[in-house]
Amino acid sequence: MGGPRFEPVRAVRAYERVVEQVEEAIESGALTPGGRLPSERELMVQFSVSRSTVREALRVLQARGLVRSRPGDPNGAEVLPFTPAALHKSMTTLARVEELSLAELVQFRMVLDSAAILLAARLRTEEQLAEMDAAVAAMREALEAGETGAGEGDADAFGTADLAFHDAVVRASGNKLIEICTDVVRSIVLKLIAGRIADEPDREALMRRSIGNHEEVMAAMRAGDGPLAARLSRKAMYDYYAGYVPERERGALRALLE
Amino acid sequence: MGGPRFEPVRAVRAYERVVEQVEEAIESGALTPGGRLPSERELMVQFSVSRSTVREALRVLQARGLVRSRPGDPNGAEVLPFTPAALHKSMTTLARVEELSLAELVQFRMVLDSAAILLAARLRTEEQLAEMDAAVAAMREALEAGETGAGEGDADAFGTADLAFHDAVVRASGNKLIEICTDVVRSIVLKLIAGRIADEPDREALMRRSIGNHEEVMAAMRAGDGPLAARLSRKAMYDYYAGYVPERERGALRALLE
DNA sequence: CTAGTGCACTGGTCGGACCAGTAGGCTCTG
DNA sequence: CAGAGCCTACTGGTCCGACCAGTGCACTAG
Repeated sequence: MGGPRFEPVRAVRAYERVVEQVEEAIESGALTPGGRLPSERELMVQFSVSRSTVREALRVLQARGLVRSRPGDPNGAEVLPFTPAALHKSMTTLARVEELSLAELVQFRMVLDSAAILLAARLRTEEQLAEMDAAVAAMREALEAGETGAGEGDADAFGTADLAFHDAVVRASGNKLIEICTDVVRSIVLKLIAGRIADEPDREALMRRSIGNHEEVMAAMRAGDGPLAARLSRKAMYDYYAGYVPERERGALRALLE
Repeated sequence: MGGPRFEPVRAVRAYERVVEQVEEAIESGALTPGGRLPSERELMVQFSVSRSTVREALRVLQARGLVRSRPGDPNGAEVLPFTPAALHKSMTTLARVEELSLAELVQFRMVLDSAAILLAARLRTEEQLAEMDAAVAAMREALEAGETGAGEGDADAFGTADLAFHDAVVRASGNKLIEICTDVVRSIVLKLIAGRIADEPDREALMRRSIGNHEEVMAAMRAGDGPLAARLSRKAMYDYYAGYVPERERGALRALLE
């Protein structure tokens, strides 16, 4: 074990060092969202590299969602506020390449959502509670609008209201990581079942049941019974999505219901 | 609402279309991990764009973790098997830019880890159970090695064994998404407290307690009591990490213990 | 004072050039 | 004939210079 421990000298490319420096500036706060980078021609002077190198670095930064550049902009590239877009992207390719099953995604949502509800039951303010109530009410309205014959559009409104509910919950939980992850996974799940959701034979029954489940959750949350609310929310999500999951894999979902 | 609905024609850059095509080829399976892309000079012919454009596209693909290129390689860029590296990267910047608190990260781990244990209690094979036992045994060994005076290195061994335990659990849970996310968040947490972990006044007590907690979890898991095992695992993680979380934020962690 | 017009700049793309590396065929040697 | 070494034809990484279509701003003409 004696002697100096040499590190393998990986050839570090020029553009990587540019990326590192800019990244560091952003993460350290020296560059804040809305701020501008110097122009490419200015950057190539500052880093004393060619414009190609600068551009490759900018492409990487852009792929990571840190900056955006627009042609003709007299200012340089814009530093973006963080968006989960990059996270979303990599999770989506994960879902497609690594054969993430729908069951796994729904399971993940059951876990995160119920955790959010458990936390929200503790930490929610009255205002946030009212927000959730309003969302459930909007779901009910969407259902009734569909029943009276409008037919189309109600599903959209229902989905929007449902989203508003879960969004309010997850914000009340106070955990941004849960917020972002549920958001990402949710949209992936929706995209996966997008085709089949329209074919649902009795969508109204599904909606009615979902509303009932949400109301139960709200009651438990109002009573401050977090664990109950969390359990109910898992059941709610199971009821809503289990139909899209192959029977063979539903067992793994039911394991979360006990 | 009449008339054709025109979409805004966003100027799509040449390199983006190259990225799209290659991405599509990978996700559709036309290009499989280990496979090679044509050389940059060949690509510029096939796409009829300049090499700069090809290279910018390759940089984006590389940033997304889909390909890797090595100078001098007579074959073109290599198509990589999916790794959560890109996910890891974006979550790390999320943690740094979005000011994710340590409390939020630990909370997230408590949620995911306990869910994994809940699932593993149901789905684990005997082999996986043995793997977990072995990991706990290794933790005990590391502790004893430290006690007998070696002093250094035991912490490393302990951490490795702990990692092996959680890895076995998470694999037994059968949910790759949970596996990847716990892995990512775990490493971020460790990096955040890396400096302080060495200053721990009574690390041995912490390790002893952690082992006890793990043994309790194992007992519950062996008995098939998933909910109990999950609850115990949350407590274990709380015990281990709460010390690094400011008191003010520990309440949010304790909300998961009930 | 306003409306219109240039102009100076931006990013996007192209083509060509050079370099340091690699891999595999080649030759030369034993 | 087998093996060790060189050689060449590639590779990706970097640089340079050029052109284009846009954008914003200052300036000018009305």
